[in-house]
Amino acid sequence: MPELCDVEGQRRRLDRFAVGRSIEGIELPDTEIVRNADESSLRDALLGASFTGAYRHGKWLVALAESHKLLVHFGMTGLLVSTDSGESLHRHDRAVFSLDDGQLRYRNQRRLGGLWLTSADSPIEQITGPIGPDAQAVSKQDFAALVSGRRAHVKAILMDQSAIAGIGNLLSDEILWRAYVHPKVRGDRVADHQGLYKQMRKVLSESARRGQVPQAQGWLQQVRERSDASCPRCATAIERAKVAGRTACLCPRCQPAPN
DNA sequence: GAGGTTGTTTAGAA
DNA sequence: CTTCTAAACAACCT
Repeated sequence: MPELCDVEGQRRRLDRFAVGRSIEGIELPDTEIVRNADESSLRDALLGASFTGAYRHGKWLVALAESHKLLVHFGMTGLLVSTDSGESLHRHDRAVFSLDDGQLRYRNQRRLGGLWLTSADSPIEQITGPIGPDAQAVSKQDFAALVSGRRAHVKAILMDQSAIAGIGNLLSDEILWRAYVHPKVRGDRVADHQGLYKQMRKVLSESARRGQVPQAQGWLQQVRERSDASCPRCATAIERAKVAGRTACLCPRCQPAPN
């Protein structure tokens, strides 16, 4: 669930099903899922209040509720689900907010991520730690300066949440593949940051619109899972490489390795 | 059983 | 200071 595009889909769900509704009940089938408060202080803070808005910063979703806000991180397997009030609990439902109409549930199989309660006026960095500007809000100039000013692998830079927020393993692979840049190219050796920036914008806006990395024609994601994957553009066999601690997926012909 | 997974954090090394 | 690595977290899957 968890890159910029997925979180954007979750934001829209929260906006559609919870914003404008009052919180009438809170149940925590997994009390540990709220990382910085217990069940009773969560109730004290939120019961009777209404969700007034929601925004996304990188992979973080921020739900505003009058004097407080709830920071939501999805880890690898989190999502929000809207249900009718009577619906039975799913095995991985970790938090249930009963609204004046229906319920909003935070579901998360692996329990990476979680919920954080904070006051409306405190900066989210207090919870998130150092976080760069949202990837969809980075200017071309800032992007060029950021990439060219570092010697780390370009994929590592794209995934560095303290530099640019929102891009993870799949999106970075997709962006680099489209820009014809090998993930192990050093930031300061990226020849065409304009092109890289342009592909980043394109991948982010298209995937955010879909609420996920599209499993569609012309996307690397379409072939990613297959062990016999071949490049959707040139049919060369897809390679896998360890970069920044993750498995990168790339086309050795479109994305020639640096020296 | 082994090794893999769209996430972050920490410690330690180079 | 920057960068990289491994491990931990947790619950699955192949």
